Amino acid sequence: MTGAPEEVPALAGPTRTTELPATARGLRTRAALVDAARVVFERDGFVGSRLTDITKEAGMATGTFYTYFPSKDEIFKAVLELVQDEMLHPGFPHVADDDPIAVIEASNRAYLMAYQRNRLLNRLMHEVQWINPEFMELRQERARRFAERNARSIADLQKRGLVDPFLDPLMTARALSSMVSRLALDSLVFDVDDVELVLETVNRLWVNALGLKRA
Amino acid sequence: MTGAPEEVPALAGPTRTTELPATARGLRTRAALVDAARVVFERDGFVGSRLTDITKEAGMATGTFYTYFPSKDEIFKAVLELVQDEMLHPGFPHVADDDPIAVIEASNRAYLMAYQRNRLLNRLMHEVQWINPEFMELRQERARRFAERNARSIADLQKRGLVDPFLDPLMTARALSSMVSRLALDSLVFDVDDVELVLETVNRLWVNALGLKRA
Amino acid sequence: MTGAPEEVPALAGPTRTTELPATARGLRTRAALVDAARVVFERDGFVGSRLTDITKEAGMATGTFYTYFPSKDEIFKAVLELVQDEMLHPGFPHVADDDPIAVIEASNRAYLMAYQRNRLLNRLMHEVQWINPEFMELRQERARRFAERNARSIADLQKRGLVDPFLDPLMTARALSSMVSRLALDSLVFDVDDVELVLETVNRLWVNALGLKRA
Amino acid sequence: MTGAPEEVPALAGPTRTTELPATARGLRTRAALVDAARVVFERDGFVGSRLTDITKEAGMATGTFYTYFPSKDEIFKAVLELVQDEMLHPGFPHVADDDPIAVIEASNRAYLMAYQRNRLLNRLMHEVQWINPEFMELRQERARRFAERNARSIADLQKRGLVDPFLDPLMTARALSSMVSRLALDSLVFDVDDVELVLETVNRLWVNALGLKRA
DNA sequence: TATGAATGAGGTTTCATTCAT
DNA sequence: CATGAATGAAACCTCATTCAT
Repeated sequence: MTGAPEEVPALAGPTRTTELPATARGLRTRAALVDAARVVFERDGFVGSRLTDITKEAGMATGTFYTYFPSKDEIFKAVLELVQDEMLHPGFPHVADDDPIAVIEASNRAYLMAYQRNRLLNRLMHEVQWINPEFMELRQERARRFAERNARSIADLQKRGLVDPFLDPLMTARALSSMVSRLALDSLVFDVDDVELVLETVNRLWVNALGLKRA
Repeated sequence: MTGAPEEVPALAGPTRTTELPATARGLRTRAALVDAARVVFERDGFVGSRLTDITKEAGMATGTFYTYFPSKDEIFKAVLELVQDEMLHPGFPHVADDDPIAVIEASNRAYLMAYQRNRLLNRLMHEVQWINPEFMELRQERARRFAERNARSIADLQKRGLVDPFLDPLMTARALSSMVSRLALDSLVFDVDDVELVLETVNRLWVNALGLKRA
Repeated sequence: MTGAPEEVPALAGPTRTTELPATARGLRTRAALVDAARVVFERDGFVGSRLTDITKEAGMATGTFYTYFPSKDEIFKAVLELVQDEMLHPGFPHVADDDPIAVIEASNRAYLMAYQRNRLLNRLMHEVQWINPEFMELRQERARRFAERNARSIADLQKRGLVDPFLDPLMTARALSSMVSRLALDSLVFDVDDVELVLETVNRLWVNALGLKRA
Repeated sequence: MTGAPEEVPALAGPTRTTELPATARGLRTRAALVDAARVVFERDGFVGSRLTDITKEAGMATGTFYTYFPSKDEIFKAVLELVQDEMLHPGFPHVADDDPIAVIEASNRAYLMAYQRNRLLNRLMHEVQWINPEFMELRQERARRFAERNARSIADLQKRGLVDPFLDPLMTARALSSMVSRLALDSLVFDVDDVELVLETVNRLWVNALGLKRA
């Protein structure tokens, strides 16, 4: 059972947004554009960014942008692809371990650390979902899959008598994920709170809320 | 102790952003504009709305807008003022009652019902905070005050031995509020889930998480 | 039976391209734009004209254009509406008169005179049909209706034994109209030939070609 | 005396617009570009075609274009050179034969057949003359020479008493050529009419119009 | 020669805001 | 106060042409 990184839409897979350029030079230019876009988006927000800001940041002509991306939306997707590895959890087990409490603690830690490292990007993703229904859908879809996985873990723990049997597994999974992701935004992006305090509190709330007993 | 309506920024207070018109006719025109703005904002989003859409919806000329509001931002604030009563909790005690569980249940119910009634507006407020730092600050300020009040209730209950003493009151208050408000957005605005299930789950999670014992 | 003015698309009718403005001032501005557009189109061609040229010619700001027309195509239609009266034939009988030769002469004269008066516009209409399939269709539709009317006149004269019975009426009508309109373009717009010579030749060719006998 | 192919500008002659490449490979590349350009121009029109469409169609890189042509206009001229043989009459006598009617019929047939074979190209040439004064001049120059040649034939026939002496030879030649070329465009390119009917009608109209008597 | 990425002038379009009536 | 036309800065986007490899 893991944290709640529903902010990182699952883009990659076969859905390549634009054909990648053939030459090494093109690859470099495209990468420079994506890097520049990330800087500009994180600095000015998605709406506040103009295409010319991006090309200027990348040190190239306006028209070059359109060699690689048809729109601001598309380069944003490329930025997401670029950073989603950073946001993914390092690889915690998806099902409950022998020590569910330890799993929760580890995965919340991983999530919050990644969140903090990519604070500007997370902020950006919260913004961007309102711009474009497609982005909204991306985020929700990812959150949905996430919640389902966690719901299975919860149901499993309930069967083993380790978790409060009166909780609806799916709704519980959604609620707890919501808690972590929203709190991360507030306390790590807008405010600058002590991560350890956030982590401690969240962990304890999860354990309490689920009624988790040591196995 | 109440739910988590940090989406309703505490706006006006005594500070009115725009002078109200002197005449009854002016008052009516202004009100019509605000009503129209709400319709248009909820329909097209803040960014997607043009001032001409608003005046058209209100059935008046473009220029009239500027008689009452200096900008789109300002009329948005007026829309918020208009609806914040609806979103406020009907009047629950701010301090713990004799039966804290009942208070939680009542206030969460009030919050979620109000949220559902004003789903479009809540959605709008989530959007708008990214547009303008002022809106962001408004929302945060309100959330902060809300959390502080709830934190006091939690601390009080801890002193009385009714709540897990290892929880940081303020961070806990923020986390639980985050949970409710985020879940409300997901399950009542984007998805259309059963409110009662949401409510039950949230209530049980709060009670468990706080380790609340019947008084 | 009349000449061959298929270059003036029959626009008007109920097909109003844009809503006319409500106020007198708006009406004046719109008219000024259409006048300016005609000047610019005739001077620079349709493709060679920029919207800013039109507003500059009209002495107004760029944005004003879009208050009245959504595109260059639409203002072109308005120009056509403006001038189509000038291009219409004064009102010749649609069926053969007692003296078909006189009818031909009169209607060819009217056509060529109108063509000469509006030479730049006719030139423009030849250009514009290649730009936009809609304009092409407009011209062809008008030519078609024109040919059908003339075909009926020819058939009628054939029945009365006044015209070569071996001619296909419709194809003949199209051929003769083509002759006049194309020659008008070449000799009155590109070259500057003597209208009277053109007229005499065309008249004699028509009469000969049809094998017209004095009634 | 021949039909009316004024749409095929008499381009090259000895004057080649661009130097031909030295190597056989270069010659092949150039030819591939011209072929591709014809395809693209006929499909998308001159204005609607982009140079990258042409190089893509030819399967080569953008930059290669400029090795062979300095501009879109120039490759268009090369396309014209490519096809003008097809459009030229197969070799009918330019002066009146013993049987002028047979000559007319043969040359009109040749013209219309060629027109039909190259319908898209003819359409294109009508479009292109409005783009560039040079193209316009090209077409007119060719039409002029054509008309002069035909005018000489007509004058000759008049001297021999075989043609209506009241017709101005040059204007008559222009008018009849106009008729055929315009009708060809309308009935063979835009509409799809029966060539034989077009041919019959045109032949009969020419013979009638000229007042041609069997020699 | 051939390549294809890079350029940037030139056009279109939008819309918050002003202003004359 | 109300009107609605007029404004023009600001963004977007295209594509012929150049240029480094």
